[in-house]
Amino acid sequence: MAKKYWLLKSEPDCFSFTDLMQAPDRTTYWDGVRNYQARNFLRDEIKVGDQVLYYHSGGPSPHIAGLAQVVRAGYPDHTAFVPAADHFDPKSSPDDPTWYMVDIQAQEELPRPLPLSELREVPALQDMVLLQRSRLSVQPVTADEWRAILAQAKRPR
DNA sequence: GCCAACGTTGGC
DNA sequence: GCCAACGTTGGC
Repeated sequence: MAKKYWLLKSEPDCFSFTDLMQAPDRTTYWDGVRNYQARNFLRDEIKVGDQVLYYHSGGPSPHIAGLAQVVRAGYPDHTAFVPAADHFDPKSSPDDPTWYMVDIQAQEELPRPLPLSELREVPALQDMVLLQRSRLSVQPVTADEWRAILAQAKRPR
């Protein structure tokens, strides 16, 4: 299976790319996804070695902050089993988990953060899921889009 | 803070 | 199974 590309959204106040860089082994589990389409990607399609764009949503200038890779493929999101947890879901149980997560490891910051407003100006990205007003927190990215984003980040502005 | 987009819930 | 109401996301 060829390596695939994904975009993961996080609110930087919640868990930023810097937080990930400073985490033990620069790795965290990506918990809390409670959307079925995103769950399906996490459970079925995201594999070890896949590449990840780390996107900061919210704030005055939402942007892609850095690059990460998948270091563990989909497994049950245990935070759904904990009544006191933010994303507790009584429908999900260890015997029949509803929600899944993956582990990601930070690789590097982009040479500069790429704001959403700039991504909208790149012709190669016009069909990117992120730019279609998508609320999905886990989105597929094509190889062409990945290349265009890295190229854009290397270009000074 | 507003509001559009969109997913989920629940009555019928 | 339809669809209105409601809640959430997230850009602006």
